[in-house]
Amino acid sequence: MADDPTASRALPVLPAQIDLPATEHQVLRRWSEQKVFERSLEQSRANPNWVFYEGPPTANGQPGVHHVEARVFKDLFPRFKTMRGYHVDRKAGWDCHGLPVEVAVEKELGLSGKKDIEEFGVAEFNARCREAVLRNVDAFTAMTQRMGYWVNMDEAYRTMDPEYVESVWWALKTIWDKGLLVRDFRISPYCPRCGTTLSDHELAQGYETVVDPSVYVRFPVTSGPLADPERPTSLLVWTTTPWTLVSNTAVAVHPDVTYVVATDGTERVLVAEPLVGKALGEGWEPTGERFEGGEMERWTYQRPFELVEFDAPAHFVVLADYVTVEDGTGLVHQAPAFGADDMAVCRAYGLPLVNPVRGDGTFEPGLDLVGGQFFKTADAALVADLDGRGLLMRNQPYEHSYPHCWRCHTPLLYYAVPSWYIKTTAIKDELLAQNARTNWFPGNVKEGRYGEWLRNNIDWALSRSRYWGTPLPVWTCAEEHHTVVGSLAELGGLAGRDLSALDPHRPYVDDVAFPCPQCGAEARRVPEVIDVWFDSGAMPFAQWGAPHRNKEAFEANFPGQYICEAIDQTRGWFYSMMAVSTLVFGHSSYENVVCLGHILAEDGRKMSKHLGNILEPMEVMERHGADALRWFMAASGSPWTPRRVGHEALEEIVRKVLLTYYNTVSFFTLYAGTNGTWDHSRLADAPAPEDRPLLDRWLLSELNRVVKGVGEALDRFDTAGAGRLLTAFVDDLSNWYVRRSRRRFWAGAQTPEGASAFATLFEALESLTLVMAPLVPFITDHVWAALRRPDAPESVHLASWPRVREDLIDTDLSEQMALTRRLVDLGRAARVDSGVRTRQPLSRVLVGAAGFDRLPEQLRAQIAEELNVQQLDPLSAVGGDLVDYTVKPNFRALGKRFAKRTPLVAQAIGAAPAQALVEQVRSTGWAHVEVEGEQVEVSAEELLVTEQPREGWTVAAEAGETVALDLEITPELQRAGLARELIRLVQDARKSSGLEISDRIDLWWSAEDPVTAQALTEHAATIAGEVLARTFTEGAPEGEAHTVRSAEFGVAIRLRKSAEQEG
RNA sequence: GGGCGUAUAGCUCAGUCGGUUAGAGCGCAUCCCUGAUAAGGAUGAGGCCCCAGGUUCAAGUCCUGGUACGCCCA
Repeated sequence: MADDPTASRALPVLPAQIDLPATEHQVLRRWSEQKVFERSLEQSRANPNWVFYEGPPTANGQPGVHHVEARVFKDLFPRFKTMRGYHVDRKAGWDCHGLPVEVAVEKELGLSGKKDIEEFGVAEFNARCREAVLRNVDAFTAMTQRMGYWVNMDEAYRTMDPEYVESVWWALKTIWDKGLLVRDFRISPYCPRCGTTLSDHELAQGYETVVDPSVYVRFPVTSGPLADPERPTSLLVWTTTPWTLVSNTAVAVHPDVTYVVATDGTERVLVAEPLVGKALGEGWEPTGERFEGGEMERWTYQRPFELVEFDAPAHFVVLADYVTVEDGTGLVHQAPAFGADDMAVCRAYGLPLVNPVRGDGTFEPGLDLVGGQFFKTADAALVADLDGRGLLMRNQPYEHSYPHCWRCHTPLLYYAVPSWYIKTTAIKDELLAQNARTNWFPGNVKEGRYGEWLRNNIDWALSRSRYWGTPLPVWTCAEEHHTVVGSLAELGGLAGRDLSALDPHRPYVDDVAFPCPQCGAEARRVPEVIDVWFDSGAMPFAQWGAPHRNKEAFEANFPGQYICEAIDQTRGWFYSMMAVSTLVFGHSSYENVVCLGHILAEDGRKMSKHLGNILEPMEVMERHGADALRWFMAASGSPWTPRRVGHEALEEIVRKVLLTYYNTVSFFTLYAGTNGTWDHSRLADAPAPEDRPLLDRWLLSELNRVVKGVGEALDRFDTAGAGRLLTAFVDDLSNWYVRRSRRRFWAGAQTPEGASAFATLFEALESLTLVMAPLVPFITDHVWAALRRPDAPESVHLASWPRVREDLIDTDLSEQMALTRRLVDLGRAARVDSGVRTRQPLSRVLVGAAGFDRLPEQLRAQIAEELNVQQLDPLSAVGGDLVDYTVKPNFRALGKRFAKRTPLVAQAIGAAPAQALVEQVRSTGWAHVEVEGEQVEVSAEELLVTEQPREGWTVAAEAGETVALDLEITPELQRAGLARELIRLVQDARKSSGLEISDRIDLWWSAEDPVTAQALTEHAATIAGEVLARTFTEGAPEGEAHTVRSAEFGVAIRLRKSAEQEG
């Protein structure tokens, strides 16, 4: 359809029924045919950038609904910001490297462990990994498109691409140049038979219950207050790994635990006070000598074995917070080569790392006692030796669960493996400062989970002894001179040949050697690859291949304004993004970060194949529609907390939100095409908003409040708040505005009352569609295509956020309409109580409510119409003696003024005669009550007055508001009620005989019941008007006619489509 | 073991600045309305606001401790 701004355009009529998933497919086709995403980027190109970074998923498996969650938020805010006048580029990405990929390929190939992989061939293995990681990209792409996530997949970055790897190398070189990339030891679970470290996930698979010796060993104290040769005292140390005693380096105590000397009369040992009984048993008494752990720091002791050399001072007491008094003696033997805690503690004291165990698990051959023995086998000789020298106090078998290799069941070693670290502890303060500048949603993550993590920051263990990853770009010669390489060009320069086409992965990069720039000896690459989190943390520049390529694009898009992932990424991507950029550029790469809770299955458990409770996203979207799923993710419950998703929740969204909205639109288009068509040109002739009926002004007021509120909520990433506003407005619109305005729409757009209603509803639907568009882009665009003005953009996603008309927001009117609706509710409740159906008109209703006297006539008329009563009066008009009052204290108001005396004043109000209080307040605005012998004035606002008529009325009351119905039905009222019944009878007949809404009919009636006959005669004009009858005749027609009979009303009615249809 | 979060009706969830009668939807029951609706409305049953202390005139709401569950880390 051509965009001729001067053309008026008849609106298509949207059918009442809609197949949402099918409609979404139409919309998707239109987006693709009309290149709507591309155009939205194109037309905003001159606008300021709002930079979004896509956290790359590993496409190593099928996408699940949890992927939809983050992707909804990744789509919603870019759409919103685009409508708000920003340019939001959206570059997709894939995380390609890493152990999960390797593990999956190992499984596929039937390989088990690094030896197998190397025999299979690293080149082929990595080729399989590359292929495996792309295998599910299609499934991700299909899901991404189906859910309406607009992101540029064609130019997606991939962490395995050479340009990406080169950017990562550049970053590592930059960090190396700052002196923050260092080689050190890392304690890892290690299988000596397989000669490999194990990942945490492998570790978890291999725990076995074993019986080990557990020994209590004496370490005689050699300095400090207990170092008395006359009265020797020993530290009593407990361990289940006697073989580590060979390299004992220190003994750790907890600084805040009390340690006591105990004796059995012959010797003295030091243990933690709470463990005296458990560790020593019967016959031991404390001597009364007590020390805080903190006092014992640096006391020296005689180490248990003198088998290995120490090149630095060692063997003294150190302090460590991780020491517990649950087991053992509260004094913990430290062997830093065999425990991560031990290493951290010993490091802090500058202690050396001594490791006599070789990679195959045997002690170095030259050692006395244990030389050449397998580490666990050596336990026996070591324990016997301790016993022989009188150092062993106790040896008892100890059953516990110990990690074993999941492949070969060899007991694992925690083992110091050479490893590369980034000294993030050196930039900890800078990271904390960057975090202080970052906006977290929800806010508590900033100082809570994430802030805690930063405050406990440890150095980043960067290297992995694996195959499929970004190779660590460090080349080393025999002299251990390290050369860090920042690009393939640089590598080519060093190697003296063109390497620009080199695959920078293993094994190819491993084949490149060059003369060490420092000594000229051959330098070869270290074998390690790097942690995949560094890959993805480098995406702000690496996605562009910067700084080697696209430097301008990178700089124009750095730092980012917005990232969003689930909560598990606090230690993952959220950290690596902040850390990498802070290391390289000195500041973080993002300003706002949205942190989502996890999606759970309907049973409240994690979705897993194993439990069979998986919801497959494509199936869900084909059943309920992507919009329903998107709405759920954005607006159901709180996105920050874990949520359960299931079909019921989605069905409810479809019914309550999407269909209610859609049906309102359908209603509008139906009447816009009926009774003289409506088109956009009529908007110009409609009365100005301030001249429209109160109902219209109320809707426009609510609309502008919602437009404003939704914009503000989305500005603070509060999708749930936006959703609540929208749900409430859709309900108001459909179930109050349209309901109360139906007659004006029936009347048609060309009537004065219709003109205002059509314009108001159009304006509301137009703005509503715009503000709902980021959340539910499909149905809104479908609606937009039907409703849009001739000069409006083709797609709602090419349109701008609506301007808020503050001048139309009328809070008084909102309150008055709220009162109106509460009174209608009360009236309906009273109707139900009375058993008199709403179709039966009543003569009078009495209302007692604060603010009723100021309620405009138009709103009173709404109440009267809705309740089908002829007259509405204030209860006070009935006269004091017919009405009972109850007066309750309004604590909220009283509390402000009376504070501690509030309960006394409240009590006084309750005790005072209600009628007198009400009379005082009504005449003077104040009432007096007596509190502790003192006169106290209370205002009208401080009292909640409830009025009740005494008798003869049906009453409903709540929170101080009362509605009373006069149930007397006069013969006139009865006939008016009958007329309503007959109208409904005819309408049913029209519907069942298949007439169109606007068809005119001829009608004949015959009544046996004289009252019915009188009603038909008396109300003939009204009935005929309501049912569009051109003729209204007593008797029977000639020829065919549709007939209905009612025994209840004693009437037969015949009708048929009139020959003349107009007028 | 540590950090963080969550706990409100049978279910899914709201509950603002602390205000005394804690709400909505779903489901159930009984009605009503219907010339847009796959709808809508009313009424009813259904609550140890996880537990125990504390602050306060007043606590679902704030504080402390605990329990259960979840996530992350050891």
